[in-house]
Amino acid sequence: MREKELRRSMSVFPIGTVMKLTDLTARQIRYYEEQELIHPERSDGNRRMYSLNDIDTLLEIKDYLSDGLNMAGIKRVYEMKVAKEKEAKNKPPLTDEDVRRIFYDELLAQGGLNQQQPYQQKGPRM
DNA sequence: GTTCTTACA
DNA sequence: TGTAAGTA
Repeated sequence: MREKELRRSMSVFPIGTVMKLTDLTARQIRYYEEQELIHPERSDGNRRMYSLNDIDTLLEIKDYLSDGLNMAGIKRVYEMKVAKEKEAKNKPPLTDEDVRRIFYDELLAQGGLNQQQPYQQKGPRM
């Protein structure tokens, strides 16, 4: 069933489509590429072509943003996800999603990566 | 008409 | 981030 992964990685959407699907501006989408969070391919006339995976990542980024994480924090989330994926190949059977969630919560709890608005603890810790 | 790069607010 | 300018 690797066929699906292959298709998800095919870059076929122009930035206009991605904008509608993610509600992000072209500015933001290009900026996130600059931050190496997504890697759209270039096609005819130097136009960026995005894959389903890119759109997925973009939607995740939007979630993180709405929870108060800044670029630095988001980049760290992805860095740690990558680092943990390697480590997880030999250890606990945590899913990709679990790992991301764990570190995401850790980051917010630490509240050490918000240069602008500090993270607010959502509920009381009884 | 859409997207790209560059650059300034 | 938004937006304007000049292109491809």
